[in-house]
Amino acid sequence: MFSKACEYAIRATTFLASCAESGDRQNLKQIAEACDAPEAFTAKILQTLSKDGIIHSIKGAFGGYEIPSDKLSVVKLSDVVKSIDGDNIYNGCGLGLAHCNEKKPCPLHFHFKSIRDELKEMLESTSIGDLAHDLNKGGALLKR
Amino acid sequence: MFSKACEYAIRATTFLASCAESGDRQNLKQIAEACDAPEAFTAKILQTLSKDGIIHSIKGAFGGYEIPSDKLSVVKLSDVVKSIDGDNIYNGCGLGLAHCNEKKPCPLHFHFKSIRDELKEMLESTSIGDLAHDLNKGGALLKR
DNA sequence: AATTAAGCGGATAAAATTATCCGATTAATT
DNA sequence: AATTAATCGGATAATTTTATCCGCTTAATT
Repeated sequence: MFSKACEYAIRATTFLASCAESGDRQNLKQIAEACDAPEAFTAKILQTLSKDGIIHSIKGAFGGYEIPSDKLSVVKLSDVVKSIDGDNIYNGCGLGLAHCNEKKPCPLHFHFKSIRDELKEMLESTSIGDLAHDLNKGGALLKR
Repeated sequence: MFSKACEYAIRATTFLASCAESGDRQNLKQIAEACDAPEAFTAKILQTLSKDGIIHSIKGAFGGYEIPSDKLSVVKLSDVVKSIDGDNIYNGCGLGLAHCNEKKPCPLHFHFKSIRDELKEMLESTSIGDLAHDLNKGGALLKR
């Protein structure tokens, strides 16, 4: 479904979002640990997310990463996915055809349509704050 | 969504299924051409599909690949996908967590549930005959 | 000002996926 | 029996994805 990088990105963003209310900044090591993700690779992903304005990075001693709490309901899952994997998952053709559309559909097109639409709708309506809430409230996990 | 190999596999299987009624056998070159897929790579994929009993291969001169027409409604899209990509797309966790389940869900779990279920249902209920039908009837394409 | 704890960016490495090549085998035709 | 048109299977190559390393910069503390 998503690339490994994107899975890590969603985990990291969710973790940071869950820390946003209490306002504690997390550094790379803490994030990688919390997300069960390789540290160096996570660093690269966080850089991308930071460039795309999804998370905020603070350099220097006692730096790290944060998400301003006013962004929790603004930033959607689709923004995270798009930043790392692009929008192909929910906009592209299931068979990888470049010119597949309603007029000239691939054989899978209409079978896939409602799934793709539901996926897109879910990604675009679920905020990172929603995920953080799931993590804090329910028994939701980011590891193993 | 699917790997490139799996996309090619679905295209090839759909093409062969569309030839099943008229009963004409297709060789590697014809299949690769019809599916806009690299020939040598397609060969490997066809071997896998053949081993898994999804298509039938005939060696020697005037050999090629076929799908017995009585299999058209029996073989499902899920069989093709499982043969090449495994069942992770519709059975695995969206965040790649090994132990994610209803009791210990990842933050995405319940947001994803209906999508995964619908995807699974679609793959398991759509036969390769259905796809072949779409290809023959509608303006459905396998290329570009 | 020096030290220290961070992220940044570029280079590199490892692993997986995608792709090609080619000799061996198979089977139909001549 | 020889030729030819195919798949099969193993080796290898190219590309992409995943992952690591390290020197540089940034900024807080001492």
